[in-house]
Amino acid sequence: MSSSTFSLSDAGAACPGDARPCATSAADLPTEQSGRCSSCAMRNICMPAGLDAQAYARLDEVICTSRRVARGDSLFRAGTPFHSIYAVRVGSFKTVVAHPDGRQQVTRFDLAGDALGLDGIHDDRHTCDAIALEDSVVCIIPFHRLETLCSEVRAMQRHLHKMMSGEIVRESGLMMQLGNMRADERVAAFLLNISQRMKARGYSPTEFNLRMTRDELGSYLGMKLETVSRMFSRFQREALIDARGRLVRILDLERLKAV
Amino acid sequence: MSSSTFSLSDAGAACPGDARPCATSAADLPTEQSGRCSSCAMRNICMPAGLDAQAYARLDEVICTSRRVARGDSLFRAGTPFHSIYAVRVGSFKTVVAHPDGRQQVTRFDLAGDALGLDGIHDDRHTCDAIALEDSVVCIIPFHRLETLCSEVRAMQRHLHKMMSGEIVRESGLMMQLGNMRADERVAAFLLNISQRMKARGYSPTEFNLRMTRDELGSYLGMKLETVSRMFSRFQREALIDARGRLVRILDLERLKAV
DNA sequence: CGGCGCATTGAACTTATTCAAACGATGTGG
DNA sequence: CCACATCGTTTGAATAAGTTCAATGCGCCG
Repeated sequence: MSSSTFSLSDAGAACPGDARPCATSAADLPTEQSGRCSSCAMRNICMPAGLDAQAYARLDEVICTSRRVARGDSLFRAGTPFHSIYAVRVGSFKTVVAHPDGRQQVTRFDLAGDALGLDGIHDDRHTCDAIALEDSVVCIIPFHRLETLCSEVRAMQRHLHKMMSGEIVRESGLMMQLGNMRADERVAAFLLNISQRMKARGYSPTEFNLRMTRDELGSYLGMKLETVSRMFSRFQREALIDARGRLVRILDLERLKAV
Repeated sequence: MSSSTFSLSDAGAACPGDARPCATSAADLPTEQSGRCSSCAMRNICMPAGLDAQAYARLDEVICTSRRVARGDSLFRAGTPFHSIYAVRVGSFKTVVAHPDGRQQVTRFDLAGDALGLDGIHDDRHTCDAIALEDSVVCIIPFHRLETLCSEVRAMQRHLHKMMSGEIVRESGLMMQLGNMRADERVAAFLLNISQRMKARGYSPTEFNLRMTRDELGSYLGMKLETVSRMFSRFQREALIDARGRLVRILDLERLKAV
């Protein structure tokens, strides 16, 4: 259930070399110059430890643009051609897969530092929608250029593979939740997962603001929004959490782990 | 829900060059020389189209051993060090992830031509058990050597990435099933998936022998074995299938698709 | 033949869903 | 500034879906 990811740069930093080679697809516009991965606040979340200066320089050449996505807008949609993967720099996203009959399921919630779009590699088109849960900024990583970089820098190749494998592991953990756990266990596991990810990002692991609705959360956890709400209410009654709407404070981490 | 995979060779073909560099982990013993990917019956399942002769030659250097796994034995276990990925040449496997509390869930069923072990890349140890459902043979693909090959042959790099991405897509499809579908829909989707995979392998898409128990199938589909059994009985009653134990004949593909 | 593992079926029970109503926050227009 | 509409959330009661428990059946191997 770890959340390995990619790249990116400090949101404020300006891009020093405007003449750097920087092709990106029209669909990714509007774009802007991004800062450097080497100085990015999310570096420790996205990148492997021990990348040397030269590797960072190469990486900065590949990831040269970023894009703003307003709350509710999509970063990409299922069926559209795949060109790039994305790293969340600011904000958060949900990804949604749709069934032909109209049903749909949230399969991910991504925070700053997480990578999106790996599903698109398989047959050169995205298989899901990525929707911003709040006004967000992503780094754009043209995939064919990343592949070139990976064939030249072994540490980057390693990292990409670990990232994709990590996604496979993450999803099989989710399948375990959906297939085996009761509603209360799933909600508890979700809260613990968010807690851990917030902690990894330097935020409080016991107090955070969920960006998704109960409906979106229910979709992710394979239950109805009413059930999610009841579980929150129950945890509140049992003094495991203090939830006021989307603001959650974890009161008893240990008992929450004990399901 | 496609099932992309890797490599391998005809089970019968002998390895011509015994002096070829062929390091493999002790855990992978007992091994034997494998044949060539270039002449493998599963080639079209595992490999990208249009790989040239030189690429196949390189691949044959990487995949030089195979291993027999008796029914019920494990190919690898959760927690053991990761060195290689595997391609099923003969037989079939289930993979099982275990929860600390003892519960476990089947997350995959692999047929000949499918690749196993990609989960282990993430942190250099396997995260699940792979158990043979019948006496089987796998090709062993030392991962660090595959990575080297991928950095040199662009088509192989492409293929590895597509394979991993395909696994991510496959799993999100599963999540959709587990999160959104009713028991009857899941069983129907499973039968259709097997049907399609049998067809891709040149077998009858309407008549096949399931290698797993109702319990294993229930675990995979997030329901109890009794529920699986009831769904089979119901489909039988409605003349969608003709099932005698594990032998399944699909009578009405269209109505089965209609859930 | 007897025993074992797996599968099927029924009936009672548990869990989550559905439907419905009401509440609270937020934002808009009068 | 208040009234009102909207959107998301909470809660209750009835219903449906799947589970649990238990009994029986079937096929295979020793």
